[in-house]
Amino acid sequence: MAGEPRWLNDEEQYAWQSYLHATTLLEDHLDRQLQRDAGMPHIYYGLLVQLSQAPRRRLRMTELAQNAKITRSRLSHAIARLEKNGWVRREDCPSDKRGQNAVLTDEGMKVLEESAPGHVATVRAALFDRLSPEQVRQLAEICRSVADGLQPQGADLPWLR
Amino acid sequence: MAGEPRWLNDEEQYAWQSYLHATTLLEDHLDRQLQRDAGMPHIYYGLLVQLSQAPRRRLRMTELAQNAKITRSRLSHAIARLEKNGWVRREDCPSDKRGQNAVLTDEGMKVLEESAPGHVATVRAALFDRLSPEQVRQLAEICRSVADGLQPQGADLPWLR
DNA sequence: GTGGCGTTCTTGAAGTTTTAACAACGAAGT
DNA sequence: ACTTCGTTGTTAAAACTTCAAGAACGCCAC
Repeated sequence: MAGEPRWLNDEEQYAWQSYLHATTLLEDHLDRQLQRDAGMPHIYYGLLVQLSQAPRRRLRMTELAQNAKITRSRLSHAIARLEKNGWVRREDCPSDKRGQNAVLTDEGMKVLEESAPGHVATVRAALFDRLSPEQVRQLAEICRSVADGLQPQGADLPWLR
Repeated sequence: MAGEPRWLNDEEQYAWQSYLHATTLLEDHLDRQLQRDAGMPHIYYGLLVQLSQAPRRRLRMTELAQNAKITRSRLSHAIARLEKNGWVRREDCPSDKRGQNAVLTDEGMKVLEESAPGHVATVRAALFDRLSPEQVRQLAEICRSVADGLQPQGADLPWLR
């Protein structure tokens, strides 16, 4: 990390500023929209989405955490909260006595179905409606490159950190 | 928000997934790097950067909050923490008795100078080194479009929310 | 100058995330 | 079976953010 630091040039600085600016605003925007319309922050909504797409609407805690890119600890707290809301319930894993499955309840599914259209509309209005199809492809490619460079390979936890 | 919901097509879904994936990983990555090397999360670091670039290394609370895109409440708490660390101090605003200036201390400046090279290197490694110059321009343009659509015009607070 | 209204900033409480530690189980060798 | 080590998920405490409320000041019409 030492040596002569290679600072960002003007173009890079501008891009970095714009990136921070846009991602912050978008995240806040989505959080507020979902908090208002679905009663939960964006990340919690994402957990319900993951569960809804999984076979039998259930996932092992670790797998769900991996998909959502959060720590197991954070997931534990999140599921506790969603359980209190009745959107999710826990279930012992038959094959591994250590394991827990998070299961999307019917009520959780209902909340998801009710809030999904509004959420998609918000994402569309904030992002896709403002970009050309070409830009959508560019964004995907850029994000894929970045994500590839940050993948799991840390020593401490297998997949994060 | 009603009517037939226009769902995301395959390309859009892929882009959205990639976006969430990449931004989450990058944010976590930067937070951890700065927490480790500078003893504060990314957003706090950004506050010090803002102050360091301001005339006389000081800014009104509201202005700083606007620049950093956070609420005044959040900033109040953040500055309280940075003040406890000795990186920042508060100062009454001469022209407006309601106002407060956040001032970057010498010690804060030192922390910034020490951690900046490592931070830039991290940003570079995670982002710019993985993108072509063309992609950097594309990213900036995309982010600018998105940010433009989310600007201040909410009713409640003038500039956020 | 006084009342009314908006702005500036702070505060306490509740909710969320991080960090470190831990209990319980699984896997594999001996 | 026993030991060792890795994995799974949770928890308590500290740190951070959000939310609602409020104190203090500026501005302006009257």
